[in-house]
Amino acid sequence: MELAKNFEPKTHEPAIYRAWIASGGFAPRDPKTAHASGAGSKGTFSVMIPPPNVTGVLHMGHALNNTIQDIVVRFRRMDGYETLWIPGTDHAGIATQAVVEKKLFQEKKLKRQDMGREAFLKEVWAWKEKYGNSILEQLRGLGSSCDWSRTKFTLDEDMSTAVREAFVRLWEKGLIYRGARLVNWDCVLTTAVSDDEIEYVARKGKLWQLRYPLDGRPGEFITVATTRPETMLGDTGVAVNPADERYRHLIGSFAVLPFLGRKIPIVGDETVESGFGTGAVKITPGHDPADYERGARFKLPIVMIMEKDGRMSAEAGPFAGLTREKARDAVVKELDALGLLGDVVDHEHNVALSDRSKSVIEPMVSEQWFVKMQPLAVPAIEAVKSGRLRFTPERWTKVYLDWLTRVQDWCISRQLWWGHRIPVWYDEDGVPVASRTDLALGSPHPLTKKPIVRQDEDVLDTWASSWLWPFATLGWPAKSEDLARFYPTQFLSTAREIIYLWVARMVMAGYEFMDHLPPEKRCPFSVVNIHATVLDAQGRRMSKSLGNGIDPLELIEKYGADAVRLCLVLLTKEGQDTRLAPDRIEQGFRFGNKVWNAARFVLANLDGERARVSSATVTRLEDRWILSRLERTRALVTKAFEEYRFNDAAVELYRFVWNDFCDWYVELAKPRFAPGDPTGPAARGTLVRVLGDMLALLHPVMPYLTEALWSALHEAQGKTPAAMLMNSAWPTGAGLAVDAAAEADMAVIQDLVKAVRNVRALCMLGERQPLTAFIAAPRDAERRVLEQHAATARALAFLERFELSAKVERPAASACAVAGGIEAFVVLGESTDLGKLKDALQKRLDKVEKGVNGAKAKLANENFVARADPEVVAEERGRLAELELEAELVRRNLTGL
RNA sequence: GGGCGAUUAACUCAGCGGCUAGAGUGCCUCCCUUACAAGGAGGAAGUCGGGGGUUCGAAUCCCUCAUCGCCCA
Repeated sequence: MELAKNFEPKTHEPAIYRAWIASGGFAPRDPKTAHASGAGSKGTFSVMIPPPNVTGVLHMGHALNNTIQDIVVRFRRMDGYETLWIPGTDHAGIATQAVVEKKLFQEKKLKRQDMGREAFLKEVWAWKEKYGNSILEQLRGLGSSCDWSRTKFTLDEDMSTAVREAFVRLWEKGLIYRGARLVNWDCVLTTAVSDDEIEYVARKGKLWQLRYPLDGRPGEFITVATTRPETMLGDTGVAVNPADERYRHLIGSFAVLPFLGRKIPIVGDETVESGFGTGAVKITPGHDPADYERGARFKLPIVMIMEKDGRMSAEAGPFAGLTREKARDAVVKELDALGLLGDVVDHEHNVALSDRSKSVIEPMVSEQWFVKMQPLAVPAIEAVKSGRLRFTPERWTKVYLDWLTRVQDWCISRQLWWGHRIPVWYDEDGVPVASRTDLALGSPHPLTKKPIVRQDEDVLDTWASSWLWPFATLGWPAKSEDLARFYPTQFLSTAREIIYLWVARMVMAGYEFMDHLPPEKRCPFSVVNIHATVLDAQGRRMSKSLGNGIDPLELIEKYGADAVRLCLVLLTKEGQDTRLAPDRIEQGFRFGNKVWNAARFVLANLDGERARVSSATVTRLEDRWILSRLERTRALVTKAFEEYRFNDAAVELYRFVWNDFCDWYVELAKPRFAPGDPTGPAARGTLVRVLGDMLALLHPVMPYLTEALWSALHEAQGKTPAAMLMNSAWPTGAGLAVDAAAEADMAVIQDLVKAVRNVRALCMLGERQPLTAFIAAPRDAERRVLEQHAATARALAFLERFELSAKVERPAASACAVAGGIEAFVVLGESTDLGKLKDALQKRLDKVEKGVNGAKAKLANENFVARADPEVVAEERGRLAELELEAELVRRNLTGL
């Protein structure tokens, strides 16, 4: 088959992806056959995808994260592990419900309450079926080698069984409780949200001073400062620092709340900052987290002045019914009218916003279900301390531990419909009970035996299902074969902002629920990779609201998946944020083209031969050299992949392919294809060997391109590959060895060739104009190399005549190039302009002399000679000698010109 | 308020105790040589954010300041 001139991703990718699926390579083999064939001999290697939100579309973070996972999985698969990568999505309670609610309202002017729970859920499922799989399709386009037959959704029946099992177990252990607590209330979505679903935004506001009359002291006031004057309606106390001289005498007395006439105590509390505002603060236990704590300490009553939708309640007296915003204006205005408003100053402070609705979070006391986290956190902390769980980059460990050591109880109930309904039922007295199976209305309560009258209305937080992901996807609570084979997993790659939301909770869940395993096998993964954040060109996070996201799908469409994958890996050093420079994407694309064409060259010159290379046939320097470079690269890349250093692996591969193989080896191979050249077969054999291994090494990063070339390579040799590249073995380096002598000799030639090319360019000689050169190589070793490989050097430097000796008198009308200890005199025409050459030599001289001086100074330093590693000193001496020789040669030639 | 990270060529990034500090892009000169012009050859370009310190030796380790960014409260 003739290969097209360029790789066309669009024409290859879909077919290759289908072939991969058909090959069965995405799924682990049946354990019986796998065992029989000896495959998977290194054991299993499993990875769980961080389930994207069903409402999501692929963004750069997904693209990078899934590229990383696919590299790991493909590498391990080729390396002999039985791999499993489970894909799936989560139901994203609030996000999904909000999307569908919005759509229903826009299209039909319907609210979910109008439809009822069942009808609404039907709508959500319909929406999910229609749009919810698009992100999985997009992951396929990226080349992800997930086992699609095991795709999971957090609301699937088996996943729901797992969620219930977990809930009931925690319930039975007494780790779940219902309590009135201050929660973050989203007044738009009318649900509690967890701490993690909040973002803080700095906003310019005001600091209002309010004057409260003192009880029994007409004409006296205590002035408090607040950023939220409307909450004064819920005040049940005033606090001052007991050390504060200004107020100490007031502690124990009462203030009278304007409008409502409530007598509220003035208490002394060390946590009050005397320097803030007036030094006196109001206490609103019903609507502020700090005040909630404070109120509890002083046993102050809680007054709820707001309804669930953010309007003022009856407790707000004359302001009842107003929205929060209007109530603020009204309160301020009325206080002013009463002469109770003090100074008002500008004040910037952080406001809590709901991630989903972007509305201001209202701290509110309400009844919610909680999980006690403390006992669950203990083993999760231990997992890291014992080294069973490792973060890469390592610094994220601290973030994980900080959260776990200060962990708060987890509010798991959400006032939503879309999600796992809380499996708690109540009897007529309101006594709750959790159950694995649904309890029918009217059936007897398992404990009280009174009839069940209702199920809890709320659903669980989405994370209460995704924290079970590593084992629920494998069939838990059933004791499945998959669970036994693939749990625990080996690798998790995710974003930093999810470390506590998800990673920490999965670890807790692993220790809590995988209790059929010994403790050292319960941690759900051994390595957590926290990937980089891809920023926009200005260094901002890409976000929907900013509209500054670069769409990976467009990039894949334009450049192909391989190019995007390579680019992302080249761009992101492990965990280090990067700005995505759009022009940089092309680098991946160009590299793919380079590989494609290098392969095309090899195939075109195979001549139908079943070329094979063995150490016996390799005698030529360039063959030994490239095979040595290949072995070095193979070892480095393998190690880098094993250690999850993707960027290092990609850079090394890029360098090898382009700078060693294409720039030098391919050029050296060309003349050997002349008819009758006896070295032709060895060249072909070497090319085939290097190309084959190169494709394999590149495959985890650029799966499509390498797969296409793999089959073309076999076809050109008239062979059928034993397997697709995806399912082939990782190169072992069999028959290869690092050949230091070949690399050193080749370096002599490369330096000489570069020196001659430099002269050509500086003297404006054409690139292909045949030249005569006299080479002086006074040192035996170098001269011998050049003698033996004169043809090689001549070919690369395009020299017609090549005279080599130990000493050469500079011919008239010649230019000179210096390469280390070698001089090359290039014969010129009479009229050649030597100006640039002179400048270049001068510059070179300056640089070399600087090096000489530096080395001399170092060696003159007694401390250096005495204290530095003897090897370093010896190296420095050798370096000085080299530099001095070069300086001498350059100086001589500069004066001679 | 607490923590983390960044600051190296015009741009995007490597290098993290010892080679003359690198790559890609961009820029300049030359070349359509049958793998690739999506290419080749050559070149210019950096007091490694500032200031201290440790060391025989610092872009690299420590302290400090500045600027930018992220996370948490």
